[in-house]
Amino acid sequence: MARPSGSQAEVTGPRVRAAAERLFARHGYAAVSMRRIAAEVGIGAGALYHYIPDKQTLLVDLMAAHLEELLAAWRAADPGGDPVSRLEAFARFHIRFHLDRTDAVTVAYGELRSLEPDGHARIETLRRAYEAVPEGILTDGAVAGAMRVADVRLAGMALIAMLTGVNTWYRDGGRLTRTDVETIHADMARGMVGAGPP
Amino acid sequence: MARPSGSQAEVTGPRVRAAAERLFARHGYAAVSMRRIAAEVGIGAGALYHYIPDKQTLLVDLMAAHLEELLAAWRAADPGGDPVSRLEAFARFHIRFHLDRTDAVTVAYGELRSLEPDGHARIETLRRAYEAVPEGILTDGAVAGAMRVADVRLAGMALIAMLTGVNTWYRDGGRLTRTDVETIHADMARGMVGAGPP
DNA sequence: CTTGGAATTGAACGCCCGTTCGGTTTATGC
DNA sequence: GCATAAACCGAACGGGCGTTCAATTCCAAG
Repeated sequence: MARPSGSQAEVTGPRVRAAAERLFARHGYAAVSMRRIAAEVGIGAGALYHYIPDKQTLLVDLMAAHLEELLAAWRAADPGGDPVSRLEAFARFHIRFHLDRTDAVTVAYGELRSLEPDGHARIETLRRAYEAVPEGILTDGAVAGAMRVADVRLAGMALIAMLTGVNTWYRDGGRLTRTDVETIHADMARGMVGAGPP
Repeated sequence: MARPSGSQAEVTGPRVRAAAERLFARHGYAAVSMRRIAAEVGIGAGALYHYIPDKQTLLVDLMAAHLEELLAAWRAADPGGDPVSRLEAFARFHIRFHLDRTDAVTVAYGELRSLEPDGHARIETLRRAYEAVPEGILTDGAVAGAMRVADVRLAGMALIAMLTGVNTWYRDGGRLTRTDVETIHADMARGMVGAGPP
């Protein structure tokens, strides 16, 4: 019979994905065995297959879920308005979102080479959709004459790389708060595209 | 007896390291077997151990060699002089050097988590030494009043992240030449730190 | 041509891999 | 308390892993 809400599947499934995400981020997809994921959840390796079809699908689903959530979160956070303040909002949003999900980010950015062709195509499509966000902002800013952008695609990639780089060094409790980091990056982002200080 | 120059060891050793670097970059350290490296070189798996002590040492040596070469190359390329033109030189140097060694860069940046504690400490020291390069330039620029830098360490990390990001998307024969990419990034680097157009 | 060390093979070692599956436990709706 | 299906165990499958090692091939120096 169908289990009521609160069944084991509804709590163990997410625990499997959370454990896999943490372990993939820490050690890499290829270095993590199904037995180790299962041990983290407290079940046998065979029982994993009640929650996921196979290891590769688990990876693809983790990456896709992260990127879809990222896109949806920006759609909700996009303030619209003038391109320069949208650029600043994007920088702050990107840093905040990524610092809140370091494991998912590490997996989504670092395990592209572990994907088989089908999954790779699906994930690449989502990545391109997110890359289009800063490109749109920069195009608007250049057209409006508020930004000096030699190449929109290049500048968009440079912006994303700069912002995502925060994940490699930022640790809570360090010298700077998240808000400090957001503000400084928002300033640098404006400088990068020749939009003067606020 | 000692082999003369041109012996097998002097040509096969480098071939082993080159094959390992290429495979590690493409598939990741954990996903590449010693048998596959050996097959790439055209020898049996056992013969690898005449050139390297073990797989982990091979990885550490690849990463250390890359970072030491990077540091030496900057020492040779550093033009000195005023901080703003040094910043531009650094940006161009970083992009050129990294685009010339995409495999080594992928391994050196992406396999930190595959390192055991000893190797990790050695590699981290080299990374910190390179991170000190932009920090020094930015400190000089801020002191001289030629740059506006809210936090030297943060700005240095942001600069490196932006420049290294080129490796994720640039392909020869694309829309932009390497010189285009260098020039645009040098301009953005100046803008990031509030040093106006040239 | 002999010699001796470098270079290499190929089998073997013990271990872990992803995945499958028959059987058993668990817990709910009736 | 019984039926039932989800949840899970634990062994098994075929295969690949990093590494070792005795035996063999290779080849320049003497």
